[in-house]
Amino acid sequence: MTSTKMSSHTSPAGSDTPPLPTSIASQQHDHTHCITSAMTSAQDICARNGARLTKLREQVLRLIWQSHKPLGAYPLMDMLAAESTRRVAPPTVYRALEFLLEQGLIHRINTLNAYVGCTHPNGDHANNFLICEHCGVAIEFSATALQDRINESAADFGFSIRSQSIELVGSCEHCEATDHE
Amino acid sequence: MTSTKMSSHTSPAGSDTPPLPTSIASQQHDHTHCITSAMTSAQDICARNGARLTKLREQVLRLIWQSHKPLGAYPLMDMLAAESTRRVAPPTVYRALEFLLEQGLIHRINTLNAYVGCTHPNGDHANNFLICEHCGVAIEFSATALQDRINESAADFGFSIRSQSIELVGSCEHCEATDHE
DNA sequence: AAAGTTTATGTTATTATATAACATATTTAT
DNA sequence: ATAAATATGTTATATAATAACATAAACTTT
Ligand SMILES: [Zn+2]
Ligand SMILES: [Zn+2]
Ligand SMILES: [Zn+2]
Ligand SMILES: [Zn+2]
Repeated sequence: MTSTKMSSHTSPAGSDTPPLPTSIASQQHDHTHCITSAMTSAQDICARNGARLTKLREQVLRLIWQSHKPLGAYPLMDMLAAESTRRVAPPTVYRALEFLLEQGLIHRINTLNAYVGCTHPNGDHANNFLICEHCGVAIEFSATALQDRINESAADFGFSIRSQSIELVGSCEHCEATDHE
Repeated sequence: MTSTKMSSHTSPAGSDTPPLPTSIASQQHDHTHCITSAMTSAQDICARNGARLTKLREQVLRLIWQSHKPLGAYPLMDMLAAESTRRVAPPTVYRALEFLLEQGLIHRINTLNAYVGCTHPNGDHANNFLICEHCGVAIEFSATALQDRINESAADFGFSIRSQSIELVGSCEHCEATDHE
């Protein structure tokens, strides 16, 4: 386990997502820490769940965690093929992805058909994302006030939610500041 | 056909989506009205935008409006092929879909790779959906309080939203009441 | 009305994403 | 060691979407 302290980045006001520094969007953070932290969490969670984090699954998770940009299954396949000598076929990667999704270690970004590491795999899985069109980064966030309104809307219709996907597409702080036109 | 009157379904408390009765999920409504209303709106909107609602595009819109269940591009293709004698290829349907999306007459449901008619094509396009896993119906809704929290969350991260996709998957009121196990 | 221009549709091929079905290997339990 | 369960390999196929180019229809200009 790496040091447990999650650094002192202040969370944006109103957000419930304290461990994730805003600056991941601007790449100004210790990403090595993101990776080691994610891998350690993964081991813990799988152990707790009696699930087997095999070599392949760990490798896939690590590759996904190479960045905060959601990674497609086929690019991921190529990366796997590049790392090992043997050929890698779609079912291999999709089964690993399925496992990681089940364990709550990754999320699928529906607007991109791509997969990204979960930044708070221990807590709740609100599955809310800010997706930057310019740099490709997906920032996971959760906010109680937002979730309350979501639940309220569903309740208004007598609808009972099993899973939710909130994807806000636009420009992150860094890319908005930078000239991207 | 059933009576034309839209009935006096009260909107759920807190919702901003008054014209759409909750009961569309339970099929207890005058769907013919949904269709004619959607087609008329489409003509108005296209006229206003100087866009051409061609025969093909109108046909596609009508087919999508056959129900409140999001319709995939390929099933739609088959329906088109069934209606005319000639063969219909993917680009034909995708171009029509693209046009209808641009005009705000339909929405794409990302979790289903499918398309559904917009139930309030004149107003804002919050693009929020309740999607029933059992009956397949997608209910579009908007709620100011929810949108405020969305905007707030984005603002907290300095993120500027260009488009958003909120898809809540679960069970609609009707299906929840019914035994579906 | 004729010619030119734009817009829409037809057509063929290909790319991108994901799963089915079955075989082999590895791990766990008996 | 044997059996059962789980994971991975392999081949083929399903599903979703786009690229590139040809034809047709609709508007514009003369
Ligand atoms: Zn990082
Ligand atoms: Zn960015
Ligand atoms: Zn209807
Ligand atoms: Zn239902």
